Amino acid sequence: MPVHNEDIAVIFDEMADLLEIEEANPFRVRAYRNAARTVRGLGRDLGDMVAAGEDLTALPGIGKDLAAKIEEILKTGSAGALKKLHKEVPASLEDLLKIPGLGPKRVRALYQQLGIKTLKQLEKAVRAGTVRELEGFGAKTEQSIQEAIAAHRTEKKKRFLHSVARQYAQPLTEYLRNQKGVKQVVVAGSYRRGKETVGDLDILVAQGARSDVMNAFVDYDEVAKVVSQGATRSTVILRSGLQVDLRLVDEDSYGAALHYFTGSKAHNIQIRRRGQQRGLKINEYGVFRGDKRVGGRTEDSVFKAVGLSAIPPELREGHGEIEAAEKGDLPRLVELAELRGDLHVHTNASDGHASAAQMVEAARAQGLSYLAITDHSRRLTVAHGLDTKRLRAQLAQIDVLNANLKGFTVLKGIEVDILEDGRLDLPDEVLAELDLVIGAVHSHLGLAEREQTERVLRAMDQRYFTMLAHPGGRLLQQREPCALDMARIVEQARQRGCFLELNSQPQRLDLTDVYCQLAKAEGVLVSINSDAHRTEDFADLGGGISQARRGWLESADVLNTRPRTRLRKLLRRTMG
DNA sequence: GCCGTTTTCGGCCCGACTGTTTTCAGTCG
Repeated sequence: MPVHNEDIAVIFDEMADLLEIEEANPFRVRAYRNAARTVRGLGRDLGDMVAAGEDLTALPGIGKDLAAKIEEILKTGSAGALKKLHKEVPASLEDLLKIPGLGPKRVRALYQQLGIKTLKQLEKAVRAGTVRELEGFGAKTEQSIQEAIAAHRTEKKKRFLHSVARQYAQPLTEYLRNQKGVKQVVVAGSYRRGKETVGDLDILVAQGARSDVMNAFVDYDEVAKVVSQGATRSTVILRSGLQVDLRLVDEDSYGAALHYFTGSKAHNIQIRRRGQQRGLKINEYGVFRGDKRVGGRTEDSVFKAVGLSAIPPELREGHGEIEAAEKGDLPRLVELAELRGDLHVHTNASDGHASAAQMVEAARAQGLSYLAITDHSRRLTVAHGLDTKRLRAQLAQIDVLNANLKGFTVLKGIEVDILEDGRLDLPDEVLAELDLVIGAVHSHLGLAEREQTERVLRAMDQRYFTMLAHPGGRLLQQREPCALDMARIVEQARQRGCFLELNSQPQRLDLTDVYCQLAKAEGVLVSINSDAHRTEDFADLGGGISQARRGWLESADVLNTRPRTRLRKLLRRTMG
């Protein structure tokens, strides 16, 4: 069985948990967590890197010891050090750590003094009232543990699609903005970094003088529960289950607080360490040399204090953005306004809800100057997919449409099913009449990695194949991505000169950031498409842009930032 | 366990809130 980066990260995280319960050196624990993060965020497969004889200690946070452990895990699937830890600390204690309010110290106390190893045993002890007898525990702690177990049982802490979180964030920020004394309100955290899902909302409020905004916040009528409330920081749970943290700062600290609250944690740690090396202390109130404030009113001033140009929020994952900023190598990230067209659009000929003319009108309203009509092919009967005859009828309609359009072009395309054996669902003679052919996997999603990869590679090898739609096939929170060797797919795209889609549907956002970077490194152009089925779906392109930015893409890395003539040339090259 | 503009030892990001305390530990972000 191949060992994936994620498998290695999981082992390192597990070791960190167990070491923490053992009260190991906290910095050693941190080293394992850092390593897990590094491994997880790596664009390339560690197995490939080792096979290529690369030096893993060049990776941040990976030294001689961890490099050896990675090689051991790649070879054997596990780590001897983890097995050794399991002999000392029961693995089931990790489950206890997942209960909010229970950290390593308390879990250790529960285990050592009450012999509690499992959630079930903990629940029993809590009911019996024995937990409150322990030093450092009390009746209130006991009760909150009981509630936390119940919550843990019924629902896993759920993450929200960015697009869903926005529906809660917008009215709440509007409400806060209307409070007296409030100067600025912004949603920071992973939301601001444009992640595809968010676990909570981190809202930053800057006040002029003293304001009563904290009370207003906990009184907001969608608040189901106040988790904590202080003078500068409060946490609530909304009725939807979404957790919201509010941080209140003075205007002087706004930039520092915004930077701190935007994260990511890994990025913040690196920035603070950098500050430290320069004799600076950086916290959410500002940048300080001794007692003297030397920055923090704006976010840029924080970066400036540590000798860096401003880093866009989408890049702040601790994946090399600081090194890039240091060398002046930060990408100029692609922006929504740079998109000239959309190359994946459905109409009511298949499973869309509007006519081609209506979709064109909506695209124009978004400021686009071309779109490709790409309905489904016949194999997808549930979507009323087109056969050769119906496709040709549509092509004639598009000719009529184009004849009546000025300054806008409708391209002829299809989202053709990639059949199980890698053939395309329509014959070459009709595909040859199109401007572009988007291939997509809609069936047999569960094939093993080797088969799935070969299938897609065969499809990409077909004479008329322009672009691979939603390559991973994932549906966020519903369906895992297909098992696919993306490195080979990207390589094939490079050789064939074809393109990869970044599908902007909020539940797809596929390519992921990591594969955007891979495509960019290989010189494969990415097309940011809406996959619109309704006129309002063009608004989803904003989410695609966020994802592309998180993948370090610049305008030049994106196919549909090209003007029409240039685009046509690129498409023709692929269509042989 | 990692790392180096105090470089092979001695550091390692920083602060808020809660509960159980009466000055702080634990947890969280």
